[in-house]
Amino acid sequence: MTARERILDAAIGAICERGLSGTRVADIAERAEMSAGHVMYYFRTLEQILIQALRMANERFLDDAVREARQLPLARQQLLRLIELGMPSDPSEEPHSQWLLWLDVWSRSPRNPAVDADRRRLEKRWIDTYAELVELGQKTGEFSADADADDFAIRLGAVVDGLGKSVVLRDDWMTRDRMLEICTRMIARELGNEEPRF
Amino acid sequence: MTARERILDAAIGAICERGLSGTRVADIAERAEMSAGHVMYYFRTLEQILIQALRMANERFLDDAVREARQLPLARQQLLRLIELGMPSDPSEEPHSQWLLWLDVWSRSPRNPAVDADRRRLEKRWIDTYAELVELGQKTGEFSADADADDFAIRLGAVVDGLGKSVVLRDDWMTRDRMLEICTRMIARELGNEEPRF
Amino acid sequence: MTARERILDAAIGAICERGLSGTRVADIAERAEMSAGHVMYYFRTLEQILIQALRMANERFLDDAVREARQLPLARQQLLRLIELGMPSDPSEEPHSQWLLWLDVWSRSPRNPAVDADRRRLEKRWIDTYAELVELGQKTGEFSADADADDFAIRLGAVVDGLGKSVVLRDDWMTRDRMLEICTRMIARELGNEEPRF
Amino acid sequence: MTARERILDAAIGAICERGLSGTRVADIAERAEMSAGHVMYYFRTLEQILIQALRMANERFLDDAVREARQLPLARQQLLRLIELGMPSDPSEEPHSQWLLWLDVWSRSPRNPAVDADRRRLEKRWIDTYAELVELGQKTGEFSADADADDFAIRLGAVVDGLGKSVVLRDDWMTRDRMLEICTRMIARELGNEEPRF
DNA sequence: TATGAATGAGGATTCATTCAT
DNA sequence: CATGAATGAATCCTCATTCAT
Repeated sequence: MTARERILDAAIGAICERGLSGTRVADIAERAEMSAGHVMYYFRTLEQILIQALRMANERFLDDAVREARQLPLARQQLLRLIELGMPSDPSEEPHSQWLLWLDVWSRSPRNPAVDADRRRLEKRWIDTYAELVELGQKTGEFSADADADDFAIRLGAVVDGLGKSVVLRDDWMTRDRMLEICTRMIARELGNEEPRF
Repeated sequence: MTARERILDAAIGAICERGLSGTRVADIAERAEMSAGHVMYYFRTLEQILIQALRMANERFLDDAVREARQLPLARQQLLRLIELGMPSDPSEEPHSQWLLWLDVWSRSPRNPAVDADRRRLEKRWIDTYAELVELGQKTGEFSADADADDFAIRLGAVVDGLGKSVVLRDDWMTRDRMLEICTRMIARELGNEEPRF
Repeated sequence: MTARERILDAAIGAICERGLSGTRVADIAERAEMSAGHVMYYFRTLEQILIQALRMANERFLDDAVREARQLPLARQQLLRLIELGMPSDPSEEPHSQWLLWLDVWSRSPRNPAVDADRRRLEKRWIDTYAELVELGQKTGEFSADADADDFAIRLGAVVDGLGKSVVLRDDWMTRDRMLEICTRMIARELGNEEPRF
Repeated sequence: MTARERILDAAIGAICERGLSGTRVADIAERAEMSAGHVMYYFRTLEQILIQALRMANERFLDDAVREARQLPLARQQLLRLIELGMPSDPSEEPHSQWLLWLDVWSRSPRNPAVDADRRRLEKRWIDTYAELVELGQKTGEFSADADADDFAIRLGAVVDGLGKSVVLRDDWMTRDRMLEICTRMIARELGNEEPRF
């Protein structure tokens, strides 16, 4: 692992723990086990580190999720697995869910074009991936051909965001399990419950 | 208007423009047209100003929305009006939508118990208000009696959050109109499309 | 009691509790039960309040002590009573001994000519009063005529200061009783133990 | 000399000139010829700097004095030399005597436990050193065996404090020479004037 | 007199960033 | 590469003092 990667990894850890605006160069340096001066040797500014770290973490996360989901045989399974992977990790277990990054990204987006551009590209990819899987399922006959894949994907993305926010913030009216159930029912209701053709 | 109120109003304006973590005492003072020293004469810390400003703005907003929605005759109309009022204002018009505050509140919640407590209380109020209107509609016969009002309200809240975030961030795949249409269809699908009994 | 006196009294209380450099206008105002603005109406600057308060408290204290001591019949008794009154009050009882004021006066004297002038005048008065009582005792035959009254008084003042500092700071090697005993022995040793002539 | 030491040295100089409560970070930085930011790079708070500076200066001073006094052959000489070194430097010569630090320490002790603890430890060391030298002199026969070494040491400490305060504040009734003479007479009177046995 | 709003100067502290070594 | 010293700007917060009412 290169030094740059170690720094970006460290930055993600720091952001999850301290928040985007609470993360200092010294926090990153400490986690990367190097001096703050050395951290600045690899990046021009702290902002650059944060932006690149967010991008790296979020893209890597999506890549991994897609790769894992693709291994399942059925489109419905793939879609559900992708949703499940895109949900916040169980708040009762880990110290900090990477999902918290999204909250920081959202709040920083309005005033930071670089963050906003990354966010759009990434959210677009999530939505597109949802849509692809819907279309795949429609081809295999798992899903109803009536549904508008893009429209469904956009709405699914919004639901995942809205519910995920509640889960990661530990609202007592929402849990990870309930979130998954809601998404599952949404798929069943809108895409149909048919068996695959083969 | 008292000086305290002027400060809190100024703080809201500053937060909308500069973000929660980018708002300084001097920004608030400038907008309130007083010295920074005078701002601190009324509040102990900047954090206190920000917390109280967020609380005031969000509660006042909900109060106003509820009051306005209640003036409509039918439960369905009231519910739709409440949703509409709770959506981000049209991004093409105003300088900054107050909806941006929510993004800041969400991102600060995980590390700030006071903000989190206010957020929970307020989101709970939105959800409860949705549920009350659903129950009202069920009583009047506008809405199907089959629906679980609380469950619906919770899911509606999540959808509004997920879509609202996309609207306020001006994602090109989501608009205010489309958001409203999605919510309208959700109501129609889940609560039924019946006429009121009287 | 005039408002000015109330302020000076309040200032003394504040200084004893918070120290000279820790006393703010607001502290004085609070104790005097008036607004800070009103306090400043009577005095030009905070420094003036502090200087005058120190002067008033210390002079009043000496006046009272002298008046009380003078009521005793014998010079030796008067001298001892004066010393006793000039000692710190018992640290186990009161919240704050006025003796603490001396420590503040001493530390401020090197850089504040006004405080220093007051201090000199007052310490001179203590010493002169000691000397007068010694001379009185010499006239009455209570004290040995050999002693140099002025020299004794100066040394007595230094001993009282050195011991008093230790008592008021609650050093475990010095107590109020022990201090009094040391002074008593000093008088006996240096001024003799004779009976008065009459 | 390390940067930390330079800062502490600079702090002592600043305190002697401006007083404990009048010493600001900028004063220390200026004397240490570095930026205020750099001063804070080595210490967490200004208070820490001041406390450590006072401790360092006072302990170093006592160590040096003891070391120098020990080089004299007779206990009486050692004791007198220690007293002489512990007196304020001649006010007519130097810009500021380090003795002024004691006045600040005394006045801050009642409200600052850290300063108070250091003060107690150090004053105890002075007293104990006096007592050791008295006992040494008693062993060698220079001093009368009747004297209570500890009691004498405590009283000597108080006399040195009381007189030293007057000297450093340049009272016109006390001088460095007179102070030394008074201490010398106290030793002669209470510890006897005998010749050493050998 | 009496209040409290209002100011502005000042001071501690933090921290990104630079740079000599 | 790597460190850590060094800086200076930024920012919160305090508080004496003034002044309109």
